Amino acid sequence: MTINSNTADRILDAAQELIQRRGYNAISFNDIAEQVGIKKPSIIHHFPCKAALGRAVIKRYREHLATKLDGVANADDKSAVDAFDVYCTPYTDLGTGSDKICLCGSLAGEFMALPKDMRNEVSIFFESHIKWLENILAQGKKTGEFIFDDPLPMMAQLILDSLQGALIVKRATANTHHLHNVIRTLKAKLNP
Amino acid sequence: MTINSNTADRILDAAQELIQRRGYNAISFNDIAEQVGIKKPSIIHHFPCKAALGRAVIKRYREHLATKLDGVANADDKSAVDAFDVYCTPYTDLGTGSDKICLCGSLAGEFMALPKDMRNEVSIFFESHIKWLENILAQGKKTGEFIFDDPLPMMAQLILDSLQGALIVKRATANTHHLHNVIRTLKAKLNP
DNA sequence: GTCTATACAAAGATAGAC
DNA sequence: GTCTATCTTTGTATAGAC
Repeated sequence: MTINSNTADRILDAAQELIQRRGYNAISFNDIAEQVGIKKPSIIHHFPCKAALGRAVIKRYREHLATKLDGVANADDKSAVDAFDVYCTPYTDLGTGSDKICLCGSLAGEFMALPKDMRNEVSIFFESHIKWLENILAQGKKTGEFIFDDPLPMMAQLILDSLQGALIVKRATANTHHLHNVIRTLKAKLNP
Repeated sequence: MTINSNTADRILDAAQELIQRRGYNAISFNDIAEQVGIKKPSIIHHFPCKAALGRAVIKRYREHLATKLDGVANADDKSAVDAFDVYCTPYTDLGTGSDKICLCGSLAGEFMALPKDMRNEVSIFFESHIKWLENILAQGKKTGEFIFDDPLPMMAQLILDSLQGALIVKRATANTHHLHNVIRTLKAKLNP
């Protein structure tokens, strides 16, 4: 994780980490300010209100991840299995020795208590992941790396749901190998 | 859903529904009181504090479901497939035309922002579900209803994670058939 | 068992000095 | 760009009348 010197970015960093750990509705400007080392009205100078900060956090998270995923999906020297491994990396990282979950998994858990424009950002996140997964699964099926009978959208959905669910359930059950296990099981389904 | 006349139960009903819809940290005594049709100090007469109410909600939810699941698991006239179908019913119900998710899925999403004794109740919920699923999978494998190579704990974990994840992701993506699709895909893994 | 009234802390947000 | 001070609302919780 890069440490940003710019204040706006440090606010985004702190807000993101706090949401992943505790959730949007459980954190306050004070929590964020404390972590950044500033006072809470300073946040308002960079982001007009809490919802705008929340929206910016999701947008940055989504776009950062999209760049990485699109890179590996379009790389000629990367196989579908490589791409799938890259996709799983953030889940493994979060699920191993961290009490954080996916930012959008956290926000989706309190979806109905979110401002409307934050909900939109979260929805875009999941929809783009589904599309990316369907594309990779199609690639892998064509190259023979993946062998399965289920329709692509079903398989993509199962992967996304189980990885998101794994992060959430894992934190409440304290199994160190939870994410590794789920990913191994998913891979067995992709190539029995 | 039974409508309770007893005030304490009506408070529990309202709290449960609000947590499933919006999350624990996004709701207040006022929200609950309004839904029940009383004033907020009346809640304190039945539950000493918010955490105690939260704990009671989880305990009731967990025990109610456990009774149902243990019943079908031990019934001689029910197959493993029957039991699995019963297990899936609440997920299908929540995922179809409702903006609610599993109570404990909601709470697990904000796990780190929960009082300690509420966390305990949530953990017990998931651990007992894993055990129940492992038992049913073992039964079904013995009768030949289920055919799969993965170790029982891995399969049980995948089922729990993907169902919980499906509820959460579904609400942010508005796919009416999301839960049906995931369950169908899981069943295909249990009997290819 | 439910209410009104109230205490007290913390929330999001604004005004204005530096 | 950051601060202190303040406003307003809302949160959990208590006291005490009915």
